[in-house]
Amino acid sequence: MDTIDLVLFAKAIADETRQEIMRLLCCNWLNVTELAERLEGRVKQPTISHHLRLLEEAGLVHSRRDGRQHYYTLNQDRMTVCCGQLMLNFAPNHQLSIDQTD
Amino acid sequence: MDTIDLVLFAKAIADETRQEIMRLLCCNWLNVTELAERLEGRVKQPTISHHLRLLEEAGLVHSRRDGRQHYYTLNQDRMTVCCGQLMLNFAPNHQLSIDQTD
DNA sequence: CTAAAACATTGATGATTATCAATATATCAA
DNA sequence: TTGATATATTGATAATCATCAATGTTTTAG
Repeated sequence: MDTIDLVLFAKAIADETRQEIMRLLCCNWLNVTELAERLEGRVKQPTISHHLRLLEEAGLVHSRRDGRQHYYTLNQDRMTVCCGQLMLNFAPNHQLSIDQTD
Repeated sequence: MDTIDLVLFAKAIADETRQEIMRLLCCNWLNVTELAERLEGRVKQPTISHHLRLLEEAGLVHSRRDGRQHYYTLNQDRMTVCCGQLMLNFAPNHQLSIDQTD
């Protein structure tokens, strides 16, 4: 049971652009160029790389290299664990359970 | 179904001091002076008021006035709803359920 | 009404952070 | 090897934010 830094987690998701990136990476593997396309030029490549690094440091993305492109996807397990920990800390009067049916 | 601003939520909890305040207010009603005592002078009163305001704007605390003291407590329902929304957005492959047994 | 207590608000300051242009690095194609 | 492509890193800048001293506001006690 490695203990989770909930401040690090919260800071990682506390940005509009990062949440947009997280939505794009949810259930999808995308590389940086593809992310830039979906963000329609509103966010430049270095900024995207920067956000990906923060997300990675918080353990919120998996990454994989294929040739010269780096693919990223959201780490849903990590999200689940962090949300669960948030609940344990700040909503202990609620019983939270995660049904793993697949 | 009022839609939830998950960036606002994340920003509200993305600070060490605020999470400490949230822990103190979890299952407890405390006023500002009592909070200052438990924080052992590491955080001054105006700073505490500032954090309480941010938490209030995110709907994360209930407040009540008793004479000249203002009491606050963590809004666990709001925490639960926000965590649930986080899961729906960013961990849709997990089934999350909240058992209300009381 | 006055003084004190509890809290909020204001204004200033330093720290953190988001963003991008420029540049570096790594990989592939020819 | 050379040029091109994909991404990371660096350095600078502007914006956001945490903090506190000073002050304002509200309420209670006398």
